[in-house]
Amino acid sequence: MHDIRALRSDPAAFDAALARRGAAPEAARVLAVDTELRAVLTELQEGQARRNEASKAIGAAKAVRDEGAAAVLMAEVAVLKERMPALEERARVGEATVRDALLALPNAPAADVPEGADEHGNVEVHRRGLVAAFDFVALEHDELAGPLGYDPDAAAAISGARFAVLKGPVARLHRALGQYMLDAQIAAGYTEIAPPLLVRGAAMLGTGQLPKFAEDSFHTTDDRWLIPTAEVSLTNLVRERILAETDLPLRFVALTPCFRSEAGSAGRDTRGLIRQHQFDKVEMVSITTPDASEAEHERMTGCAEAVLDALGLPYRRMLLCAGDMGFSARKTYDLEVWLPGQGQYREISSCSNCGDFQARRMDARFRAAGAKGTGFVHTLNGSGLAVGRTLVAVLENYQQADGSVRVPDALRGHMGGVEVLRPA
RNA sequence: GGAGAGGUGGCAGAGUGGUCGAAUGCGGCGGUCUCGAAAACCGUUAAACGGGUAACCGUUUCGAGGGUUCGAAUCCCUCCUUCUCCGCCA
Repeated sequence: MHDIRALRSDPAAFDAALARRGAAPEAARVLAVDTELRAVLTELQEGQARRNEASKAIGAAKAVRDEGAAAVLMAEVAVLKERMPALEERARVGEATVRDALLALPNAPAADVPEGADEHGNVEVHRRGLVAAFDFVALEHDELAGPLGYDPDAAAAISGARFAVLKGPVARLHRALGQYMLDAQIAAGYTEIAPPLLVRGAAMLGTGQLPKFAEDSFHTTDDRWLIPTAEVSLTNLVRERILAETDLPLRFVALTPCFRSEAGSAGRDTRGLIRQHQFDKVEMVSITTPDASEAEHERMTGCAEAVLDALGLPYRRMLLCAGDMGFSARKTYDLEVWLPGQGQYREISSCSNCGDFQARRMDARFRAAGAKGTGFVHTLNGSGLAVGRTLVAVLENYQQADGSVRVPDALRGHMGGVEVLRPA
């Protein structure tokens, strides 16, 4: 959520910042409501001040048994109070209108975010790792995984499209990846959290999934939401809190299932494990002071890259352009892993600095030692990594001519000594 | 699911209709003392919003939302939530 004061002080700059990501101008409309609201508030508060003053005088008059003076004052307050409900209602509606408008606006892109309307505007920052040359035709992961233990038909029978059943060695490799990556981020300084997977609407509002993107997530019959990412649970750990500056940064990591309705992506990535309604992900979240968030963003992205390095998976880092970023982000790096079967780079991690955008929605603040007042924290989140897509990458990059798949060295400790997955 | 008790400032914890934004303690900050520190002592210390160049003034906030009242932390209703006991349960 934006600071209304930024909009007031320079509406043109406000609209210009949002225009960078394709959002329509809103400043004039919000400003009109805000201006009227403030006039109403002033009038309402003047009435409340007089009422409070008179009420104290009534108490004083009654204390000295001056019923006549009390009656006069009570009559005055009675008149005053007739006007109050209408003003209160106008203030309530005005405040809700401004708030709803601000909640629906995406974050403003950081200054160093490139211009662009969609993924074609993204800028490659660097590439890492060696793209292996295959002396046979590399298969896509779903073809490879079938004989190893991947059963989309069983999943479809149980749950429908976009679900997977993993079996035997593939299930174990999947579990090993999750454990390995979680352990890696714990070693990198993140505190492991086992969070709720069902959350309130308020939590989804805090991180920005609501109110605009309700159709992207699953909603339960008792009015909770299945988390589309552990970012929701982890970031909301600091909601409505005032942290000491000395407690920052906070670094959290969790390995959780994530649930996405994938409304609007019908027909895309229908085969295989790339796009599922349910998938596991290792998620990192950092809570920092405003001064520290940029460096933390680089650090976090580095933590995600370290996993790809350790697994020996080639990848590139992309700086997303203004038009391709998520709603809450002010700057995002995507990591894209090379998939030899598909012959292209695919997103496997996304690391975003949200600035104070989510903190304002959650009311997450910090207090600097000795300083007066509070400030909003900065929040960052990043995948380190998406487990299902990492499994895809390992399968495709470590495949051999006979359809077997080598286990990356880094995973040996989590695979009980298994070095190669062989077709049944 | 049944019964009961709670939710107050950064934290702990008083406060059952008026002068209560709220005692007290802890913590924080400033000072005295000290070569320095500790201890002790003194002072100070909530947030958000509106108005104002500012000093400052005002409003709101005691889990949330309604209500009663001239006036609500305090009384009433609904909801959320925590704890205790019972029941059920992986």
